[in-house]
Amino acid sequence: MKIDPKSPSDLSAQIAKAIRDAIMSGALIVDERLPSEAELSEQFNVSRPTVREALKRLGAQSLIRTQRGATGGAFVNRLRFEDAYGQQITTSTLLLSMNEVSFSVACEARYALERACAPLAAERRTADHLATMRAEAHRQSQPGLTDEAFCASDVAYHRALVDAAGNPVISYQLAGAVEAMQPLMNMITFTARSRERIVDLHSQIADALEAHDGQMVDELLSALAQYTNELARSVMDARQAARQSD
Amino acid sequence: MKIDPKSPSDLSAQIAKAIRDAIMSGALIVDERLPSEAELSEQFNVSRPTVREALKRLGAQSLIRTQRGATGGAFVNRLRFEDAYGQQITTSTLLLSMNEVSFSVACEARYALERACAPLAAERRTADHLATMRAEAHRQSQPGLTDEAFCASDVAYHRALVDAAGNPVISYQLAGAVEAMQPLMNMITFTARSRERIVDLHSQIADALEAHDGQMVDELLSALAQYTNELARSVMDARQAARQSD
DNA sequence: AATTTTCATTTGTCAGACAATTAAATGTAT
DNA sequence: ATACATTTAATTGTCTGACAAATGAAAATT
Repeated sequence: MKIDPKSPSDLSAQIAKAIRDAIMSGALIVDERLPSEAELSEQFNVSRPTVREALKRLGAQSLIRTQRGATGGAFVNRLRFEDAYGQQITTSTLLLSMNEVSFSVACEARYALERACAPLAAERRTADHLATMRAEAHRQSQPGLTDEAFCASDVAYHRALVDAAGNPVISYQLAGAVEAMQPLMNMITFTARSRERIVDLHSQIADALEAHDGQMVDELLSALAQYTNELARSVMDARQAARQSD
Repeated sequence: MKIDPKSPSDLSAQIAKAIRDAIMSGALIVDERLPSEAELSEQFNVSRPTVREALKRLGAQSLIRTQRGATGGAFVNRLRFEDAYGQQITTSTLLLSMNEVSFSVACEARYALERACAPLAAERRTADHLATMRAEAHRQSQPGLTDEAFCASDVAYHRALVDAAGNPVISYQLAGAVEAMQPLMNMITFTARSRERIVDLHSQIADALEAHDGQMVDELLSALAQYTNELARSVMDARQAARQSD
């Protein structure tokens, strides 16, 4: 692990990169202890605060964890799917909000990817998945529910659907696509009628999954995608009209 | 923005979280300048190195950028898809390698998600996408190519396919799934015959895209997924046998 | 042998300093 | 007055040295 002594003004980034590369190449393995901060600062010929900044960078990516005390130090972290979910969701959410991604583009992505789960989910869904989906659908049919709670339940429903595919890699990749939609969905006002329609589709999807009918799940998801898009468009149009009449 | 003064021993993480929350809630907007490190250390009642550690954490997630000089400081960064790709790929790759995700599970995820792009890509592919895919397929047919270069070209081919769907959110989400497969693919030895078969499928997929035949693309991807899986299995079996005969 | 105490190691935090960079303010000459 | 050079102030980048807090291991005590 070496850093370029010629280019200054980014030492902690260079050190972080060197260690990150070592982890990714397998030179440092899971649970292996890094040298202490004092040793690292000697090796890289920089001060301890600089080393610490580098370690914090790696910690922010969950690549290492630190522990105080005599046998403490920085250890290569086993990156778990649960750890990665959070970062994935944060990044996806910010990407959508900062790049003015339209509702329709985000919606298209979400449902396209979700439909990819349909055949697998129809094959592998367990009673647990069905129970979660049915419970969320029932919650969504409660009259007093706020729009925000409705959206949160919608996300929980769809995550159960994705998890039903029984592939952790798919679950991870789609966590971002599903969760990042929530802020966009929150901009929609759901009328009683539109909720009824959505809950109906949710129930039908659960039925189709129970019957192991992947084709039907796919069609229902397609219908749900279309309906969601229409709903968003009508809300946007109404707002546009209201703005112009001001 | 407040931090809990009672719980010590994670001040920089708490400060990073406070600022991150402010960005995600919209309290800090893109390109807005944060207070200087000196001001932040006063506000949070911590030392400047602690503030700096917090800022480095945020920098590692591309949430802020810093600039030196009189009008410098830390600014809320507009998170771009290109910035997010790198992190996404790093995280996905490590997730697969550290959690002993089998080739078949990763492969299933990749092709399931990729097939979700088929109808969109068939509809929207441009001449550029087709040209890239054909160029990579041609490169893959060169006899002298190393296995690693073959895999790299395979990744480039599939990224072009994904990009052809014309949805940046999909491209982002799938970057991880596609790129993270590369280390796993690199474990496979591609014979001349298997390369021929793969290149043939790649060419046929390009043809189907050109003809706007989404159904055909889907079927070809399915065939490619199955073939890749068989190939990996035969390699694994051969290694297993060789190991037992030692 | 079990328990308590001491100790060494390591991370977490702080204070203060100087270097490097950068843009604005100031001064100077044409 | 304008163009150019100089100074200045603000800010991040880095270093040094120090102490606090946590923690496991070793030593001492019962």
